[in-house]
Amino acid sequence: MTVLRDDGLGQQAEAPTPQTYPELRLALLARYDGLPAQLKIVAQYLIDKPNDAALMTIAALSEATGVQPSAFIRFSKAVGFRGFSEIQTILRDNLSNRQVSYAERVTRSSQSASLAPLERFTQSAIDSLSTLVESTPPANIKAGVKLLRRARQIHVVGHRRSWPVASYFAYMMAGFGAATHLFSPTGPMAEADASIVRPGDVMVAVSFPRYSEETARIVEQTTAMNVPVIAITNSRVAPIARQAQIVFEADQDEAAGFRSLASAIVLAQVIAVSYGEAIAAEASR
Amino acid sequence: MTVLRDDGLGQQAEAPTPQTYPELRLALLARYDGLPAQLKIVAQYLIDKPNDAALMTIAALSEATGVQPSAFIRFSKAVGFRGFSEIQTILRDNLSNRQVSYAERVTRSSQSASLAPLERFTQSAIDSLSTLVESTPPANIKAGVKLLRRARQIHVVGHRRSWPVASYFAYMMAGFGAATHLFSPTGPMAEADASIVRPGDVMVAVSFPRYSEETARIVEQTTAMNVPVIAITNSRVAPIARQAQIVFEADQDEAAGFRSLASAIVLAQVIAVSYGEAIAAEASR
DNA sequence: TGCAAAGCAGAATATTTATTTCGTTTTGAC
DNA sequence: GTCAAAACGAAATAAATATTCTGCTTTGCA
Repeated sequence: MTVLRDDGLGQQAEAPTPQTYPELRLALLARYDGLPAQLKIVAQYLIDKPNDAALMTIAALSEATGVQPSAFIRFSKAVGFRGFSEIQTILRDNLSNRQVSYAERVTRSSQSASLAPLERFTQSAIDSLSTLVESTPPANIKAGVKLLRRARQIHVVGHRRSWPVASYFAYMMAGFGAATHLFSPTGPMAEADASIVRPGDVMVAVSFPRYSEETARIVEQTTAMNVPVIAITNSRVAPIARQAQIVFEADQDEAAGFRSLASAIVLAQVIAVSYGEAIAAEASR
Repeated sequence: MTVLRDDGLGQQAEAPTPQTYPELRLALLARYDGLPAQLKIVAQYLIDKPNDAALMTIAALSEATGVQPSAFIRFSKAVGFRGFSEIQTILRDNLSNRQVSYAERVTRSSQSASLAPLERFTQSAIDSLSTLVESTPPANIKAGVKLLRRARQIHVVGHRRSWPVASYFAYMMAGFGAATHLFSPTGPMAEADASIVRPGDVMVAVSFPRYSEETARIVEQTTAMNVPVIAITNSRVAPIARQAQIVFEADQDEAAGFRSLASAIVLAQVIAVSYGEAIAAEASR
């Protein structure tokens, strides 16, 4: 019952305590910068995942955020409420009349002729991710990791649309401490780099339609040196797949002429992380 | 601990206790006719207004239906649960679009570190793609496209993990004929490039944790020049989001410490293609 | 109509969950 | 560096909510 001077005064100058979720969100964004560290974390969680927070207990939120329960109460009072329950009431009200679910949205808009790009590409990406799991045998990943671990140096190449995948893979591998070399994305320069490839290395080639000729040429050059190739592509019969020791398929079903890179990105991540785990497992032994 | 004979036997013959809302709904419909009066009312309420029931306390439900609290417990046991809380858990999971409850999820993922990376990351990516659709209002995309079309030149920046997204976006935009400039991914060089930004341009900034300071600095410099910023990030309170005119959220729930870029890639694609379609629509007019 | 079994309402209890308190640590100003 | 104010974490307490228990009422069957 003792009045918290600071909060009281601070609140006096502030806008009135929010009553709806949009108001709350704005209030949190406005006050975010002035909040102490722990309360910032709370605010961020409420802003980023209001629907999750609406359904969780303070204890669960505490575990999810690593912030103590008492901090949630401190936060609530700092923002002008009597306790966290009042905030949660607002979150729940918002949740009960929130926008339609993803599934509804897709089915609904698929009826109307012009399916929005967002729904189209998301659905397409989800489909191709499902396919990815089915079409990728664990043995393939194991074999790839084995090859990568033996490599003196790991070269990564990919052009145009494949470049994001290649650069992401190289970034992750480098993060795991692998000796990684990423070929430049600009075509004409690429071939010069091929001279740094040596026996004992491994080449990871990423290539999706329309297949880059540069990539194909680099793969040809390196296979001629008996450097094994790991291909990340969309088909067993893709140009680079023919010469590759290991082929990973990330088939994208095409949505309105544009294929999604989602499954290729996830595949690259899976391979890299599997490599990382293998390294870690060895180190701890 | 005394066994309730009737319920026990009845349940024995029944299908296993439902775990998801669709299962629960079917089970309730199947058993509805055989239920006593008060329990029928409970069942009807759960079938008609599952989302309301998910958020209410038993006391509130009691008032709303005119059924005593104890009847809700009897009901729950009659249908095979240990208490009403278990039913509410299912309702809440359904409301938040998740297959499993938050608690289960945490415990499960800590148990099954053995689940293969492929499944882990694919599932995580699919989850975040679903979230993407829900959290991205069409108006946001429209506003972004409008801004992009007005731009004299479109600058794209992104470092580290965000680089693949940035480069992919720039690649697609260039493909649509937009005047695109992609900032170099190497940090130190980046600031020099900022001098080519002019009023009338638009900055597209991609930034995910750990947030790059370079990106934040470039965004600060350009906002100081009144150049509007479109942010692709994981949170409204991310560093670059604060100064951005338009914020696109592509939050990835973390799988084993590694976040997937899948939703960010798809988001970048959606924005670019929406831009491309707008351009095409204008040209054909 | 009488009787046993099931259903029910209301109060008592157990459990969970939110909030407060308080000693310690950190931060920021001088 | 020193001090005061603020922030924090952990445990104690208070409040809420779910569940159980009891005796009463209804139902269904002979």
